[in-house]
Amino acid sequence: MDDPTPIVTALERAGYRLTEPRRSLAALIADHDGHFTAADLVRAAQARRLGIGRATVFRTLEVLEDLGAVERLDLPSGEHAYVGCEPAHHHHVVCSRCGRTDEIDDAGLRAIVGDVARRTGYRVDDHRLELFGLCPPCLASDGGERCR
Amino acid sequence: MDDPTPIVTALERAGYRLTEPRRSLAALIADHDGHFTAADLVRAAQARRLGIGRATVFRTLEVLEDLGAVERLDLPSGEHAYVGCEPAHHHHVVCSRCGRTDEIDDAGLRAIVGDVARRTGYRVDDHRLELFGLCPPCLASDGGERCR
DNA sequence: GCCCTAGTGAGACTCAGTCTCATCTATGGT
DNA sequence: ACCATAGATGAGACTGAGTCTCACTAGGGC
Repeated sequence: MDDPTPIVTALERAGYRLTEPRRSLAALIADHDGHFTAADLVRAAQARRLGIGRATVFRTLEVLEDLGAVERLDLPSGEHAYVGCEPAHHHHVVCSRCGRTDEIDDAGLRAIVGDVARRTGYRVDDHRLELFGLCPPCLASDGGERCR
Repeated sequence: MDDPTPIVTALERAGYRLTEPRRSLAALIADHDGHFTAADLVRAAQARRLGIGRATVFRTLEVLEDLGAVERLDLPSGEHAYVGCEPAHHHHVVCSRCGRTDEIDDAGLRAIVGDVARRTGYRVDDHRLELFGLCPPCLASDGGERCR
């Protein structure tokens, strides 16, 4: 937990100050394997007595999202969650049981976007694709039953 | 505004009561061509002195979403918006200037989903695709400049 | 028309996210 | 090493979305 996380590196490279709260949050995020909400981070920070304010958590998440070091997911429940990730453009598969997420590449989506643009006349500037389901471990422990 | 909207029909078919507030909301929704938020509906209802409570707006939207008569979008801004739409499974292109939305079909997405499932081992149960850009009219009035 | 129950409005409540402002601190210049 | 300063922070007030409760109302089957 002392080696610089990719998040710290990204902040540094973009010219942001490497403050104590940011380092701590980077470490907390690195600890999460699945997605997490802003409230999760606030709680985790409180639990470890890091003395980080709510405002700082939100501000830091905003910065990290701009840098592409973190991506916001809109869960089907309506909640906003985040995942730490690579800055390259991509999408996520989200396990609706354990919250684990995996990155997937554009996988032919570019072609679909182009096709839609041609048929509707829109100029498509941005898109979002999110897949929800069960990850392999949850599938296994589940005996393959339908979840929920 | 007196002919039964598809929304009223959907409510009726599903065995919900056709109350005055629901009829009014159906009419308000039918009046919207683009997306709208719950707050928009509340404001519109107040403006027309319909006497519909906030709770009723949220409850009705929830019912309509269950019926598939309305779909929730997660705008890039983080806002939750709704669009009236056909119950069949589909996705939307959203104009980020005027809010107009058009429906698009699965357009090869099914193949992508299958592919991702095969490569990641997830069982994918659900997915969401949203495209954002400029609709043809906004594009035209814009001279093709980059928006935002 | 009556009755039962689904539906409703008012308003309290919760919780996410934003904003302000006084204070602190990371960093670049010396 | 020290300083100046702009960027960052924490506390807590504030806003606005969405939920919940509860007493009351009205839709629709009889």
